[in-house]
Amino acid sequence: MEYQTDLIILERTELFRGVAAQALREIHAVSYRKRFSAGEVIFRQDDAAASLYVVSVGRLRATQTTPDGQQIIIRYLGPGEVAGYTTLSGAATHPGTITAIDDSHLIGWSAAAIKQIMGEHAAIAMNAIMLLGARYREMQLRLRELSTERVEQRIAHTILRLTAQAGRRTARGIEIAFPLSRQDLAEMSGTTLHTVSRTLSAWEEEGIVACGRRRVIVTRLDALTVIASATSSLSPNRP
Amino acid sequence: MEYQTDLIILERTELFRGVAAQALREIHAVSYRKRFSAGEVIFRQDDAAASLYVVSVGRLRATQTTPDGQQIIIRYLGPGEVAGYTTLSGAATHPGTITAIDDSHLIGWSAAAIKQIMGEHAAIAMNAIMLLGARYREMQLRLRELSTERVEQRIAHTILRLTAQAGRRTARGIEIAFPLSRQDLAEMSGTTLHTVSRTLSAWEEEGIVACGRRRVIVTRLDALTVIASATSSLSPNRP
DNA sequence: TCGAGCCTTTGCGGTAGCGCAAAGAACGGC
DNA sequence: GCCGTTCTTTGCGCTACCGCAAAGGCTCGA
Repeated sequence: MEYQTDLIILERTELFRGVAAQALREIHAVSYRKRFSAGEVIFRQDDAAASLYVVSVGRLRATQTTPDGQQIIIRYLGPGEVAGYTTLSGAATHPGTITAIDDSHLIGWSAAAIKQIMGEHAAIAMNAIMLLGARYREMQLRLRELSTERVEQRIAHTILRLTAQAGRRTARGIEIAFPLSRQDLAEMSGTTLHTVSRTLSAWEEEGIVACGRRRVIVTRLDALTVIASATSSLSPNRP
Repeated sequence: MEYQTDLIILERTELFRGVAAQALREIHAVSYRKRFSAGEVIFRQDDAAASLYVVSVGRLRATQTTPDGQQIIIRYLGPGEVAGYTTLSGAATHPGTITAIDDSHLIGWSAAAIKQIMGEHAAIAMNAIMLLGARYREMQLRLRELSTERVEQRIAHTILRLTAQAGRRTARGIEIAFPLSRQDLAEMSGTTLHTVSRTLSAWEEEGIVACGRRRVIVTRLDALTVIASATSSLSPNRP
């Protein structure tokens, strides 16, 4: 049962796209399975990079912490996504911490196994390049947002990205499919939980979102898009 | 002459590290050479990704521009560095603009050529993974800085990074080896040229830097390091 | 069912850093 | 050597956003 599920996940994972079924079974054969409960840590920042996982079930959060304890969220990882790219790219230690935020099942390989697999299958190395390229580009975008946009736009962009990545259609709108506190949103948008709370309250007033405790539902995606890409309305000297 | 120089550059480039001399000559054989004057554009944002360059001589700047014209600097590229990684990673268009800021000589390949080269040399694909991994990690770091640090620290970090990447020892200290305006520093640190100017003036007062028109020299690296990593002195309730 | 923890909301200053403006200063071309 | 252009400096007000504080609400476990 799990065997079947895992194979389907691997088939669809960006990293193994285009790999023949037989090869995929071999790759699966050298993997191991590991379960983590919500809250458990998969990798800790600065730990040696010794393994790589693909999420089968559940959800993970990648964070980075400053020496003085401030934290930012790098990304969330859902089924099919790769945790521990560092192990691919040869860095000695993990740049951040990865935590399970739901009970999660991961499919893992040792660094040596992954290295061998990539040596044998050029397509996988190519997929890794595409994967890292995409993440790099996403980071460029976020950096640009953080540099040039005001808080409200940044929060809007963050929520839009999350709905695209983990949105679930419901009767009331698109719901982000995992628990997401105001603090979490703040750590993704480069602001504080207070500001996020105020902003969401305002949006709820306007009927753009509906939200509860660690729960966000977007009811008017169009309105949020407008906010996200609003040419900063504060410059009065604009045509 | 140029042939020799180029081969030496290719040998040392992160992308071709560990490739046999003979193979490198073949790779060089299918490359072309292109010169750009200071100010010329190599790739324009959203253009199709059709080629990849390694810098032989000169310096490039990678920027990204928002729809409303605001710009940020993603990175500077010196000799041996790779411009146009998008062509490696299969995205259709360039995420940003690359401009020559000095007269520059580039060694280039078409997308097809690079694809073939990577297919034939697994080591190069592996190098590409490491290269993208490193850039991804650098972006994570910058994102964290931008999210958690105040302007002064961010400017300090930016300058430290630039001295590491393109610092030149001089009698007065470490000089950043290319013209760098206040505006440029602002676009790398997520602030305005005014704030950069004020900050540099203050540092000059304290003898930490010496700077002129589009020129920055760090005279007291240690002091700058302290500023960069100062635990935000504004929280009064810290042990 | 109750209580202890989280999470969230909201009010109220305070301030870091922005935006504007205007005056230098350093090039570089002619 | 002169002049236009580009870059830099500095003053001054303003405001978006933070930081603190305190008061609700949800949950979940006992």
